[in-house]
Amino acid sequence: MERPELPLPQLHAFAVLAEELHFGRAATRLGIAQPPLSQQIRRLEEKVGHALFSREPGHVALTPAGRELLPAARRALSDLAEGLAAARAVGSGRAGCLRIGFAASLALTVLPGLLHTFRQRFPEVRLNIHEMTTAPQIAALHDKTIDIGLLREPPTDEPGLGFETVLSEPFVAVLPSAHPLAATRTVETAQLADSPFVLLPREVGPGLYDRITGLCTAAGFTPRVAQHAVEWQTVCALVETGLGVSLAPASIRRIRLRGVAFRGLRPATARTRVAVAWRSNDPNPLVSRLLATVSQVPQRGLL
Amino acid sequence: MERPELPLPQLHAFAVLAEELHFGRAATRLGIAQPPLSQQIRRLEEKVGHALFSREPGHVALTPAGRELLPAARRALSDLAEGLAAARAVGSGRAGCLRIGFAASLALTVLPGLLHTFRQRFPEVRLNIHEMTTAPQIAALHDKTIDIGLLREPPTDEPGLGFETVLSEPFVAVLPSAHPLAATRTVETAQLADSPFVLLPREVGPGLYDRITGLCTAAGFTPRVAQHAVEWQTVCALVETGLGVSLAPASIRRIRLRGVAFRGLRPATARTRVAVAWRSNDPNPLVSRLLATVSQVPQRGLL
DNA sequence: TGAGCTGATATCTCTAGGCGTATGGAGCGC
DNA sequence: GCGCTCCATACGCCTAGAGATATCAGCTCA
Repeated sequence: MERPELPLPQLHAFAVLAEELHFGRAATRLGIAQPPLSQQIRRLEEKVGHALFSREPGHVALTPAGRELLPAARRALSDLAEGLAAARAVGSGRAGCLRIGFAASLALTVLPGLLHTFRQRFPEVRLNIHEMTTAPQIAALHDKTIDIGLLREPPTDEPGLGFETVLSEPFVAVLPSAHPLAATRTVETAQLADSPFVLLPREVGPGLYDRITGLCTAAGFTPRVAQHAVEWQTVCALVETGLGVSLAPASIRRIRLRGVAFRGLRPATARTRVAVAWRSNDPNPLVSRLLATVSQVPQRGLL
Repeated sequence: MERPELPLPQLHAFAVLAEELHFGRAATRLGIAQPPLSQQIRRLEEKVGHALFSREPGHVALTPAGRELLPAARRALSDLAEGLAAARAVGSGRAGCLRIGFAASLALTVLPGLLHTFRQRFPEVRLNIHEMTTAPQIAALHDKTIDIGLLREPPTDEPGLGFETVLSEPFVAVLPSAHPLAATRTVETAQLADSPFVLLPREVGPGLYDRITGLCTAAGFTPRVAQHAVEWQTVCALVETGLGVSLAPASIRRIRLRGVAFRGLRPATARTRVAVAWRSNDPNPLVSRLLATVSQVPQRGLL
């Protein structure tokens, strides 16, 4: 890339004069007197090395060289004007792109309302959403693959990231319809001590995993994990086949399967937190706007 | 069109830094010291109103706003560089476009050699050729529809235009094969006194028309015009049908029709001139180059 | 022939900005 | 802790160029 030879103000004057083909009128449009315009054009012609306009008395016209330069000048000017406007829009947070990671179980609860409200407020902002579990979200935030995370059971101390609780929801027991406890309205955690468990593997969300096993420990038993599955959808399907039972955030009641029953869990104080996460030093104004939107939109949990 | 807000040198620095993502290296590539580069970027950022680069220690990266501005800046810079190069090429006469009018009868004689030679010398020049008779060429030169004319019997005094004889060629008699004179090797003009004539209308080429009727007058008769036709091709076709005879520049021997005979004309001093014509004040360097080419390429007439 | 329009020239002012050197300050590795 | 890298800041110099006013020159038209 060589250094630019032609100053933009001169090219602007050139473009306007090329439209008016009249020094006086062009100068007026540019908001300057006529002699300075003559100078601008002359300077530009000197730099190009050839006349750009032919000045016959009473008639200004583009030379072939001028005709060649004009489209380039126009494009450059409009490109820059548009680019500047776009950069300002993005810089001010009016437009741009925000990459959001979210836990699958939120696709039916907090996410839709959030997206809807944010899109209404900032229609020019493009939202790229990516389903991912907690641990990958943390990693993606660190290497800037996403800008916002919506995750369960945020780690208590993750340097460089900020968290804020969006929603706290109770746990439910996930049972096969045929399970004896499915007949009751609520389930005591301890009553699950003898059933095999279907859980998400610890790696995809250590916080939630530890939270669930913690509930069991608190109830006096260690859960026996019969099977792991990476999605709640799959967990429910496995429960339906009678492979075991599970404990899950109440949100997954939205997953409707005929052979699966969701029952309230006691103690009712057992709750799981959903949090929004971001890089604490992220200068992107869209991030703070999304955080503001999150805290303004009331999040209603299930149960 | 608003006045440009961003100076090009700063945009250039911006583009280079966006490639290097390193102030020191970018400054080196720009051939300046590092502090000035920091200034350029800062000034640009002030004008845009937002940071374009994020400077974390040991790591320079584009902000979203910078990413938005970059493609526009690149396009503007390359557009201008290309536009400038093109304008210079055209201005210096290395490239461009030349519109040439030519008499149909020259399509098979002077035109091909001229085009060939010129194209070899200036391969970047586009030649637009338009078949037209003498009078329209004069008009087209005046209103700049063409830049060069190749015509027969140039007017002796046409203000604003320059002419130079390219070729002087004899006349031939155009006869139906069945015509008694077709049996002889050459024809005396006076021998055609009793034959009806097929000629081009005077309007399309008054010079040539007057030249032909002048030959007849000199031979002691006024030609009786049985039919006009606007193209030599048609004239020959009409002669072939026996409608009459004609006098034409020797070039049209190239038109081969079975029923038509071309015979040399006496007096042999009767010749017609082909000239190149141009606007005498045309600043287009291509015009003078074409004129130079014309005078350097030896033009060989027929007979 | 004189008025009016159009563009070029001359001259002056002023400032934005491009570049340099010198220096400061934050991280990072030894 | 020391030095190194990397970027920012401060200050000074100097030129390009954008703007103004005043004036001139060529053409047209009444």
